[in-house]
Amino acid sequence: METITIKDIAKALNLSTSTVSRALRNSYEINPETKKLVMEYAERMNYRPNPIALSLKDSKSKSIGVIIPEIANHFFSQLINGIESIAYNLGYHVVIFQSHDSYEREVANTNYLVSRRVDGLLVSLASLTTNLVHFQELMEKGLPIVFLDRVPNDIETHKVVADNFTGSYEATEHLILSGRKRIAHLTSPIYLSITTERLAGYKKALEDYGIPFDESYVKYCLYGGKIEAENEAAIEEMLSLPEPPDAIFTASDRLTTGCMSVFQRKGIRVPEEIAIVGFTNISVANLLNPPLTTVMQPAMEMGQQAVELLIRLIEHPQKDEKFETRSLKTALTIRASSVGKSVV
Amino acid sequence: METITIKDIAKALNLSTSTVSRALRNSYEINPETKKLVMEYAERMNYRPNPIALSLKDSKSKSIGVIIPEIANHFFSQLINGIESIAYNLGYHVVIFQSHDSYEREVANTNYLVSRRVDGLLVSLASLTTNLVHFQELMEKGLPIVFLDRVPNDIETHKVVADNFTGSYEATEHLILSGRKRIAHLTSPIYLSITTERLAGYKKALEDYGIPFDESYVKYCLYGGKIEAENEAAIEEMLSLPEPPDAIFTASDRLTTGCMSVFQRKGIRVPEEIAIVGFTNISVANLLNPPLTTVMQPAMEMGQQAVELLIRLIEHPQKDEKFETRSLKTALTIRASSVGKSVV
DNA sequence: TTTTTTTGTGCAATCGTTATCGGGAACGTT
DNA sequence: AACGTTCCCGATAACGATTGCACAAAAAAA
Repeated sequence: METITIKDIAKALNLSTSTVSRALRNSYEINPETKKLVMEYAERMNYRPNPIALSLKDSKSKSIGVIIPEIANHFFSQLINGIESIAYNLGYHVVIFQSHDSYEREVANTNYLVSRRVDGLLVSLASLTTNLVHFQELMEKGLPIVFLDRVPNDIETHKVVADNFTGSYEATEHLILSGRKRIAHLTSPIYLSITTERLAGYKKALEDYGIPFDESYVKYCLYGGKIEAENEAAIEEMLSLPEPPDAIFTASDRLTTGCMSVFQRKGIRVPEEIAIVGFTNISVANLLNPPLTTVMQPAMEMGQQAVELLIRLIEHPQKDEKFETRSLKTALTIRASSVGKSVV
Repeated sequence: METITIKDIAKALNLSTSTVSRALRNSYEINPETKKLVMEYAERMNYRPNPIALSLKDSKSKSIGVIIPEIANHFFSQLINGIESIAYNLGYHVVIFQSHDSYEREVANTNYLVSRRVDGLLVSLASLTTNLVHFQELMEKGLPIVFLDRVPNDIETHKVVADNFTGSYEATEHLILSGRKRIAHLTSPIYLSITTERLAGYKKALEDYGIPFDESYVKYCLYGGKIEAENEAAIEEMLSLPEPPDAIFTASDRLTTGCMSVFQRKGIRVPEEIAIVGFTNISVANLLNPPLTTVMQPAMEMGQQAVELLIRLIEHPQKDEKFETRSLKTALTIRASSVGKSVV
């Protein structure tokens, strides 16, 4: 893997490396003829500056790190597409890491990305992360970080989230207006911002329509690893309560599909016996059996806005004193899984 | 972003940088006491070697580049998970880039990854790539490359693929044995290896069961961009042939869901009017309406094997003269979308 | 003609790390 | 006493690119 360097050009043209460097950057102090000579030679030899050498010199890399729980998930892969589309146009590269919802891997990825001199970080927290010092230390050292979707409460920086409260409220309200009385909520671990926000929207809707909140209808589920079976067991347990729910509002892709699997396996008819609304970005929601009512998050746009904020932070470090939290509207799409009255 | 360097340690401990460097690498020529001193100080100050400096020095990065068409796709995201799981254990980092099925972006990503000194490349070709010189040049310069899934014919290196021929044969055979006579095949662009292999399996099955091959039942579809609508139009066109197919065998996630969308929109009953089998890794195949018969590729395992081959190539450059092409078994899972005789 | 300015180029330091070379001290061997 | 080993450690040169400074030659001003 020999690549051509500035030194090779200098030698070939009988110039010094500094002259070559300046010629390539089109500096005013270089003779136009020399410039032309250098540029043409560089072009011909397909010279590309070594970004590693530049990173070492400047402690900059023109790249941003993204840490997300997992990529095999519609929401997050759309998020990445949004991030990449903008970053690419602004000349930044995107380096993606998965935390797999593990705190340790989140920390390891963070350290690695920092040592690789990324210019900034885009983070959606792992569901098991409660300790945030690894991010706080970096921010104190001046590394720009923008959080998105799963954001921490006690770190002051830009954040981009979906309007989880309203999304959740609308989903719950829709179930109520469809005649459901016992609405369960299957959600993510309690530490996450998305969990509390969605729970609040759910509670508020119940309250507004005079339905008492029942803790036994709420289940916080873990992510990652071999938890799927456990979650499905929890679902089945809830279904065998003395007064089983007649509707279920799930907070993620995985939980939604897990639920539907349970329903299918146990022959529970949807929406006749139970309605379901998912807070999910599954792309094939309309092809499911039955077509699934969803609260969709504007994932692509969230990614775009977050990366814009981050790059602003990177390129104008001092200017930004005010941090903003952008909350983007979700979209409730009503399909067959939640319509029609419960038969119970 | 000031980080502690070997120089800082040297200054603090009144040693030279070389001594510190050697002490940290536990060299035999350093006094155990000095070693201890250095190591403890480094530990206390949370010293981490700068990987950029190392990359610059060694032209190595302990990282491998992955270029795939897109990540918002079950097959490819599973592939990545397989790659990461192995790479992580072997001390390599994984840098992911999407070609979005564009030749230009594939080339751009390749160049960037190379300039970033990745130690090797894992590639699944963009569907519009016909010119392979950007890979050939790199291989001549000694950069290890392993292809997977969408592999080139005329490059000699390790390759990992699914057994597309057999997978396709079994899918077609299954449709034939279920009583289908006019089996259409919706597939990827003709340049791709997966396309020709699957087509061959499809043809062989038809031949073995005495069904004449009809070119008008085969449609090569483009990927990427705003092609979806165009593909769906092609599907509708095929459905309005004088003798429309009574079964359809689709070659990818996108084409499969596109088909099912058309069926749903036009109220075509599956499997009564038409059967469908997808060559796809959609995770919710069993939740679709109707549950979808699929040929699943062992995506995770393909990723694992490919990265193993690549790292072997990286770490033992001379030893490998024989290149192998591993072909992994697919799994046909029969569900409702393809059972029951056609009513026609 | 002499002095000053401008123009074009090279030198050397820098970023963090390691490999190469070499050297001093302490010890053992003739 | 003279020499060779062994043990520790330091100075230096890379890796590729940029940049402040120096400096020569040429051009302009005196």
